[in-house]
This record gives sequence, C-alpha cells and structure tokens, in this order.
Amino acid sequence: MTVQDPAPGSVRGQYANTEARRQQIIDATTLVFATKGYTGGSLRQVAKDLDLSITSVMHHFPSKVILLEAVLENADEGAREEFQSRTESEGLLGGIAWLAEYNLGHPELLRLLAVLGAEASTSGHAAHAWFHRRYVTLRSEMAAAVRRDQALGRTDSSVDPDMAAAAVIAVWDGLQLQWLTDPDVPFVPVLIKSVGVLLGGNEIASSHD
Amino acid sequence: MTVQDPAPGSVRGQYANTEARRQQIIDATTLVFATKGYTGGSLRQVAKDLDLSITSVMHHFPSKVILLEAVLENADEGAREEFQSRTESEGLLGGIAWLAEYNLGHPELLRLLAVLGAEASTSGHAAHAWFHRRYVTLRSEMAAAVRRDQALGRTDSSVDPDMAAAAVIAVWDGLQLQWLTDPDVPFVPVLIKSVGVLLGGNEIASSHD
DNA sequence: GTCTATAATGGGATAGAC
DNA sequence: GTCTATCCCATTATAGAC
Repeated sequence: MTVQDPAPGSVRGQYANTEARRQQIIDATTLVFATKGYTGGSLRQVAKDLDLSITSVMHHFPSKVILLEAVLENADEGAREEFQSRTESEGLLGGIAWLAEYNLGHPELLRLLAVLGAEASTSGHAAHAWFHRRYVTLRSEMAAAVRRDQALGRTDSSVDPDMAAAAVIAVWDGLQLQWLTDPDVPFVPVLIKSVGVLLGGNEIASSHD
Repeated sequence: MTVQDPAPGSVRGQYANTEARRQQIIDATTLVFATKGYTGGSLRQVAKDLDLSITSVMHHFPSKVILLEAVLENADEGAREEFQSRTESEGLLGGIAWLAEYNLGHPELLRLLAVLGAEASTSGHAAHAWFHRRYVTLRSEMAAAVRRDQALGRTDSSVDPDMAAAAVIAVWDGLQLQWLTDPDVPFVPVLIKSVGVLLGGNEIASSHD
C-alpha cells in the first residue's frame, strides 16, 4: 500500500499534479538522454528545460538511475499493444509495417533506445539488464509470431523462427540507426522488403513493385 | 611538410617514442569510449589507464574531439583492405563471413562503433559527419560489390543492389548489437544465413542445413 | 616530452526552510 | 512540492617548471 494506491473513489487530490509532473520529467529526460546518452545527459539540463530546480526533479525521482528506468519503461510501452494485435490479425509483416510507420513519428524515442541500447551493451551499465531482458523478450515474441504465421500458412515453413526473429530485429535496429544518422535513407520500404525476404515470402515484394 | 614527415633515411629519432605513445593513447581511449561513450568517457580515465598525467595525453591530442577522430580512423582501418580483397575474390558473402569472424576477436572496436554510432546519430554530435560519411561510403561500396557479384553470376540479378546494401549493413549492425548485449546470441551463423537470404541465394542455406 | 599546479565550469546528491 | 544553498567530485584546458 503506497501513496500511488489511493482509496477507491478518491480524486487523488494533490497527487494529480504529481503524476503530471512525473510525466513531464520523463518526457524531457527522454529528449536529453536521446541526444546525450545516459552518462552524457544531465539532470540539470532536464530541470532547465522544464524551468524547474534540480531538487524538484530529484524529489520525484530520487536518483538518476531510477529516472532512467522510468524513461525506458515509458519509451517501450507506447505501441506495444497495438503492434501485438496487428501482428495477430494481419501477420508479422503487417504488424511490422504498422509499427515502422508509427516509429517515424517518434524519432526521439527511437534515438533514445538506440543510444541507450548501445551504451548499455557493456555489462556494467545501469541499463544493461533492462536491455538484455528486452532483447530476449522481443526475440521470443517475434519467433512466436513467425510460428503462428507458419501454422496459418502465411509464412514458408522452411524458415527457422528463432533465426528469423533475431534477423528481423537486427535489420530493424540497423535500418533505424542508418535513418537516424541520415534521414534520406528510405527506412520503411527497405525494412518491409527485407523482412519479406527474410520471412521467405516474396508475395509482398511483387505487390510492392 | 610536418614533423610526421621526416627526411628520407631518418630513423625518426625521438619521434619513434611519440608514435608509440600516440598508439597507446588511441588504444586506451578506444576501450574507454567503448564502455562509456564519447561524452561519458574521460581523458582522466585514459591517462590513469596508461599511468600518465592528463596533460601528457593532451600534448599528443590537443582536444578530446581530435582524439575521437584519431580513434575512429584507427578503429575502421584494421580490416578494411583484407575485407575488400576477400570480397573481390570470394564474393560479398565470402568477405562478410571473414570479417564477421575477424570482428569476434575485437569486441571492443565493435562496441566503440556501436556506442559512438548511436550517440553520433544526432546532427550536433562531434562525430556525426564522420558516421554519416561512413554509412554513405559503406553502402556504395557494398552495392558495388553486389553488382559485381551479379555480373559474375554469383548473385541473383533480381536483387536491388542499393536496397540489399542497406539491408546487409543493417542486419550486421543489428546483430552485433544483440551479440554485444548478449554473447549467447549466435552472431556469425545468423549473419551468414541472413545475408545469404537477402542476396537472393539459398545455396548457402542448403549447405548449412 | 612529461610533469605539477591551477582555472573555470558542470556534474549528482543532500539538508533544511517554506 | 518546490526552493536556495552547499558539498564534493570530475571535466576540459592552460601556464610554466624541468
């Protein structure tokens, strides 16, 4: 039982403000970490962007690491559910096509995950465990989607689901990085085409030509 | 004409030491930047690792940015030539297979490029131009290799060289990141398989099964 | 070519007033 | 919940001794 768990019927009183502030801080920090990284980004910058004092920021998030975790959770939640439902109804390729388009509208989240993901690849990093777990989950979810598509006859059964999952996530990450570095790179078309090829089908390739 | 360009016949005298020191500093900095990033890495740490004073380091590299550029050049030079010659003689897939194995022995360089590449995706970063140029060059070299393979009949002619180049680089970068985060990920097999599929051939797939 | 010393700036975190 | 003030440590960079 905590203050985040008010009695039923409560309007949360003063805590409504707190929730709004927390979200403001998370949003501002997302931008800062996305451009400077975790080690390079500063709470001072976050506070300045929000016209707050650094102590106010630290009132809501007692340490920089705790703020980092909140930022990561927030970044990943956004499109997860919609992606899952699209993947189930339209197949993996359909889900990916939707999410790719969605991502184009949120470059700061992409950059955040790219920058922090690379930074956190060293085992000592504050966010290493989070990203490790994220990749494991992502690969297994995507492999499951491939198997489902195979069972439904939407994907060639000769494809190895685990290999395909790792490869699809890899092209995705890699193309995003190229696009973030150079916005002229045709992110979505190349991704769709590549995923189509990796999943063993070329129906999409022909419908795209 | 600079001090790095001594008269013919010269033994370089005292400059031999300088060259060795420069390389030591570059190597140490590579490790530091690879784990902490550019903004997060410090010259203090570099100096400490080498048992030098920070001013000695800054004597050889007047600023942190200049040191960064030296580190990047050094990181990328290593295997470039061998990769090119392998690609010409054995085809793109052969070159990639060799380089992938080579890279497994130099995780710190991979991590450096991954961390800095993501960090430098924002246009204001000190190394942004370097990575932008690197991607452009890489894509065009790889597209040329695909065209050469196609002319020699080593690769399906229906493959779009530019798309394939971007996709191959992407799987590569993406798989490396997964492998850096989790060494259990079977980097080389998945890469070879994926590149084979992306290049339109499945001869390798069958020889691998 | 390498050192000590120092400057000026910016980092995370804490204490206590209101 | 937000503030001011403060602590202590790390950063890049420069000047000058040897």
